[in-house]
Amino acid sequence: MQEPPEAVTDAWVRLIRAGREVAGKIEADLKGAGFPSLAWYDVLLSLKKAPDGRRTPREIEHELLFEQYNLSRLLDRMEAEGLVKRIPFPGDKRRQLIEITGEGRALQRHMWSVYGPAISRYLGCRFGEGEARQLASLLQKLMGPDE
Amino acid sequence: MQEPPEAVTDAWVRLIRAGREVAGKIEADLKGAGFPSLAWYDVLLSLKKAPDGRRTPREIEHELLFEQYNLSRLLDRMEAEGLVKRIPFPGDKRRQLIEITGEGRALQRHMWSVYGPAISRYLGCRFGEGEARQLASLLQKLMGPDE
DNA sequence: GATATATGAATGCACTTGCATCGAAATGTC
DNA sequence: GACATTTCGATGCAAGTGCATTCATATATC
Repeated sequence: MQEPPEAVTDAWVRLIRAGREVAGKIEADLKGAGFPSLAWYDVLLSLKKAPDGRRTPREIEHELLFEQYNLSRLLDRMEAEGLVKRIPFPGDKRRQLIEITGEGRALQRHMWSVYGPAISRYLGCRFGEGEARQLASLLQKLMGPDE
Repeated sequence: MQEPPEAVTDAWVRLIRAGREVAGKIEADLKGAGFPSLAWYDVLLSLKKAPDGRRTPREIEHELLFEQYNLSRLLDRMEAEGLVKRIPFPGDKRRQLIEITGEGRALQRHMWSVYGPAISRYLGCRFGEGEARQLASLLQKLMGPDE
């Protein structure tokens, strides 16, 4: 493995910077509206999309690329707010299921009313659907296991 | 501001996920080689590129999108390791200049010997220069002030 | 030129994250 | 079926981050 071409390094630097910049703006909008961070939203949405609103912590970790211990503690906080519930996993006492509550679903909806428009403002306004699809498909190539 | 088109939301989600995934792999390579995180590298490179290897904290903050207090403390740590030096800013006693040391330059070079190949492995292998340029130019549209 | 305002950097405190490890339960091996 | 190994989730502790505020100096206003 050798020197990457300049164009590749450049794309990488911009990927990180653009992500940080846009995420910063969106997080600021959410916080400004009195909402928790994107991480909370991501967990709520992940659960909401699941059958019965339930998922195992592992599934959430892998989908959202969280560390096990971070998710464990994030779920502590969310459970304390009544947004999710930990329930036993049938047939395996080590595991558990996380279930979204009514409050959790409501918070997800309310957050989307700020988050959706923020996406429009910071991304939607800046390129058309064709460009969006193109970007998504280029980014897709970066994901998944190596080789 | 209304509902963003699905293609836009999709691009946004992938932007964050791909960035996190690739950054995670690269950080793991650096750590595995006994090096500090990308944030340290970014500061070192930023200084190295500057005339005389000097930059004000503000300049670094804006370039790298760091919070003022985070950079202040990161510089504490880097200074403690002998990688940078804080020197007085001529004509303004509030301000300061951060100067990279010989050790700092050496560390940047050594880190690049791991970082560069990691970029090749996780990005370079996955698309050609044309695609890289295309990605960079799409991402460019997301950066900078709104409107 | 005295007073108010603004700017650059640091810091106390609470919260979050990373790391290593733990304990409990499941699985694999003999 | 006893014992080692693996998997799941939690946690103590150290390190990093966010927030609000601080201190010091510079600039603007009158």
